[in-house]
Amino acid sequence: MTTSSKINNPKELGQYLLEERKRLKLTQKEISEYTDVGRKFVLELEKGKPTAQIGKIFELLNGLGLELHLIKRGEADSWKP
Amino acid sequence: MTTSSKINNPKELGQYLLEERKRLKLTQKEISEYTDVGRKFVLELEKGKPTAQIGKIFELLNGLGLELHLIKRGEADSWKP
DNA sequence: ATAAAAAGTGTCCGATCTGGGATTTTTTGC
DNA sequence: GCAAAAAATCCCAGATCGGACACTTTTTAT
Repeated sequence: MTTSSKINNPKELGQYLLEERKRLKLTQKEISEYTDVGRKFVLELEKGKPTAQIGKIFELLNGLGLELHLIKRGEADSWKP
Repeated sequence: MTTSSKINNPKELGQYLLEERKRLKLTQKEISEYTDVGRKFVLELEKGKPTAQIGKIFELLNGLGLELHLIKRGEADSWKP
């Protein structure tokens, strides 16, 4: 199964990442050890930190098995390969 | 026609944003005036700056009419301890 | 072809903030 | 009750971002 979620702001990003981590039954510590980020970063990102750096976010997305897609407004169904 | 772009890292993000800005025939200055970011930020982001902050990136995406989607494929827990 | 305008790039300054590590406190779960 | 997880604090070297200015390249117009 493949799911897509539209993320509008840092707050929603954090909430989604938290939910996804829970689904995978991982702790912040496990995530931060597998990916190259600190536990504090995971903590703050999940809380919606707007100043988190994009490079670190990509590392975390990879660790969680998530892909980032950009879709032009009005073409929200276009991510399908 | 629908358009989807998978973005894997800051470099690809910058390249895509540059291309989209060109499609819209906007200048860096115009973008930075409509959104709440500086011209230098636009410049550096388009060059692939990995330390750009996510909150500002969301502002830019809105300005360009782009949506950010997170897509999950499978159950990416193969590495789970 | 030439000149002018626009776009892009780079650098300086400064207030503010990052993110990792370590430690401590609070919450959660069994 | 107890241990693990999560959250909250410090410290601090280093980086961000915006604004301003100077310079170069590209585009546009005559």
